[in-house]
Amino acid sequence: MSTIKKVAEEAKVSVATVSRVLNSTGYVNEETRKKVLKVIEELDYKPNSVARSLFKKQSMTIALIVPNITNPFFPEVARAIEDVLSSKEYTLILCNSDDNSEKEKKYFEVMKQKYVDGVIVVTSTLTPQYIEEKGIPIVAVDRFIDPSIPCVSVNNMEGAKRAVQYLKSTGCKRIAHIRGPKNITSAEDRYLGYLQEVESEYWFETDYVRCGNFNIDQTIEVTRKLLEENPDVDGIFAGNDMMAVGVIKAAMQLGKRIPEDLSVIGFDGISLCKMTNPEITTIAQPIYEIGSVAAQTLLDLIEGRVIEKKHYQLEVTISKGQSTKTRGE
Amino acid sequence: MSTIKKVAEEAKVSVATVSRVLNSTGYVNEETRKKVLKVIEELDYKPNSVARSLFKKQSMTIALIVPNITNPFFPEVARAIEDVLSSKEYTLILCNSDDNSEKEKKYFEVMKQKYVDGVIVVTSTLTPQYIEEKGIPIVAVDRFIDPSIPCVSVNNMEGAKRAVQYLKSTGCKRIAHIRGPKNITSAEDRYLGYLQEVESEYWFETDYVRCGNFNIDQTIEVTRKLLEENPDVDGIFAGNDMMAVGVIKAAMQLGKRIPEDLSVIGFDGISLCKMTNPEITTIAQPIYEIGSVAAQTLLDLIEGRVIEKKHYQLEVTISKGQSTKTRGE
DNA sequence: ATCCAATGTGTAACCGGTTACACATACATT
DNA sequence: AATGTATGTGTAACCGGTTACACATTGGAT
Repeated sequence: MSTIKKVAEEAKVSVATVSRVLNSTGYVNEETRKKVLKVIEELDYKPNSVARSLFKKQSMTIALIVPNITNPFFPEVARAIEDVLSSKEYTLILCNSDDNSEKEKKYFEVMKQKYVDGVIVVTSTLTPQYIEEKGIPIVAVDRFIDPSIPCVSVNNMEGAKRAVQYLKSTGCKRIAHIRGPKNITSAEDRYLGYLQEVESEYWFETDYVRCGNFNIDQTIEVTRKLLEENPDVDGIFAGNDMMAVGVIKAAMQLGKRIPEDLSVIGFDGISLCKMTNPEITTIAQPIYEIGSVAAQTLLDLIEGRVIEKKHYQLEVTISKGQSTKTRGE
Repeated sequence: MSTIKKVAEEAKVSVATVSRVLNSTGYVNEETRKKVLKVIEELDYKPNSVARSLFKKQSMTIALIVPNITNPFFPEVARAIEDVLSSKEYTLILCNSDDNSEKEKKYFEVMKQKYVDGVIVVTSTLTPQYIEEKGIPIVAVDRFIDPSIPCVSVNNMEGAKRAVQYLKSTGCKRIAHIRGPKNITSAEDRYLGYLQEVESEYWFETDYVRCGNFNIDQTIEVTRKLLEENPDVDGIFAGNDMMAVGVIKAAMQLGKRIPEDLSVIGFDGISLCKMTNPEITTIAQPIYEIGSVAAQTLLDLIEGRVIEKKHYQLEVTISKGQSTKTRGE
């Protein structure tokens, strides 16, 4: 591989001049510039990023820490982030934390040692103190951490309310909720939104809320129990789209028709929704946009621009499938 | 951030000694070692990876280039790779190529400049010459490039034959194939496998093969046309699971019942299969294993171990869902 | 007593860039 | 003619590690 030194020799100038040509900094005579450029071309010289990073203390790299890239919500976020980054000559490092605090911290450590310029993270366990202390620019996605940390998400509570309102508008009389894990802020907010919409209804019982994790089999089980114990439930708001699949499967196992006997609405708007039968009605997040706004915000932070907002709450939209249907009285 | 120099001063030794302690190389007196370790602890010193990389010309980083992480096959591969890497203190860079040769080359260029130690790639466009020339250890996944380049995949032809055999065994009499893009080796192999199984059948017509890409809407369209023109087709082998979803949707649009009127089998075994209704019967690849074997092979290559095989062909298994069903005569 | 190997440590070059600073020249201003 | 500013280029320090090599000491073998 050719180095800046070889280029300098070949072009009969100093390395400083070559560096100036490369970075368009300082003064360089037009003649000299051309000569250097020609030599660079001839030697197919590409500057070494590592050497540059060492001096500049920055690597043109950012890390994305997600619980599990296998969860279909995250690939789309990752794709959006990578699109923004690659257009700005940045590179993306992918980390799977399994929602494990130790792993998250390990990654932070490693990233710091690698002069990673910033981190986009989906976490329920990291504290603002820890993050502050690391001193790396950071943006949270999907799950809120602390007012001091920029976050890109949707208004989960509002979205949940919309979901319940929609079920009501289609004629559902008794609406249950299979919620996500307690320690996850977005799941909590969705639950709170659901609660606001139903708690003053005469039919509401706390037994209508069941807790699942984001795993399908467990959701099936929980839902079966719910439906067996409450056969008059005619609408279910699932904590997310994967859980909606579980809910639908459970209902089918019990011989319920969807949407005739039971309406199901999910949350997230992952592409899975359009692949199932029936297609799932869902509160769709602008997932790609979440990723790209997060990436853009992080770059703003890194490059020292002022960011307009600390907390972006993007708009959800309702995406109607066949898992819900307007029912007559 | 503390540096090796600060540690050296504090411990009243030279940086060389600190380095020896860090890397367990050369001779270090036990007393000295303890003192250095103590200072490292006190200062919470973490060696700078970038500086080390510059000298060692390696970054403990590998890149994964996939067409699009949004395609559900790849997150699982990525996850497996990352699991292997992180257990060996390596880090994963994620790149989306969109099957675009220019983007792939751009990534290779950047990775080289970053001293990335190796690349795992899913590509249809890169030539062995180009790869050879870059001089970076590389492993291909899913799509074969050249005998000279290690590749981890399944035997697509064999798998396709199994798919068709299975459809036959359930009583299908006229089996069509919605194949994937022509330039993709795995799609081509699956097509060839299909062909071997059907070409000598009295009922076979070349019209039973239609070309889709891996996009759902297009698959629906192509399948509708196929079924309209050939109403007696009673089994379809789809090029992959996503396309199987499209096939099922198309069939349903035409009022066909699955599996009663039409059996459908996919290929890949992505988790989507278990989420649809009916669940999709598919030739399941050991996706996670593909990723982990690829990662392990790449590390072997990087760390100079001899690799046993250039071409790993892992075993497929048939995963039975409800999209196929044994039919009476 | 002599020699050699094993042990222990420090100095300085090196990896490949960036940039502060020094220095030289050209040209405009007073 | 003297001064100041813009232009152009090179030298060398620096980023934070690793390691070749030099040198010193110790202890066992001959």
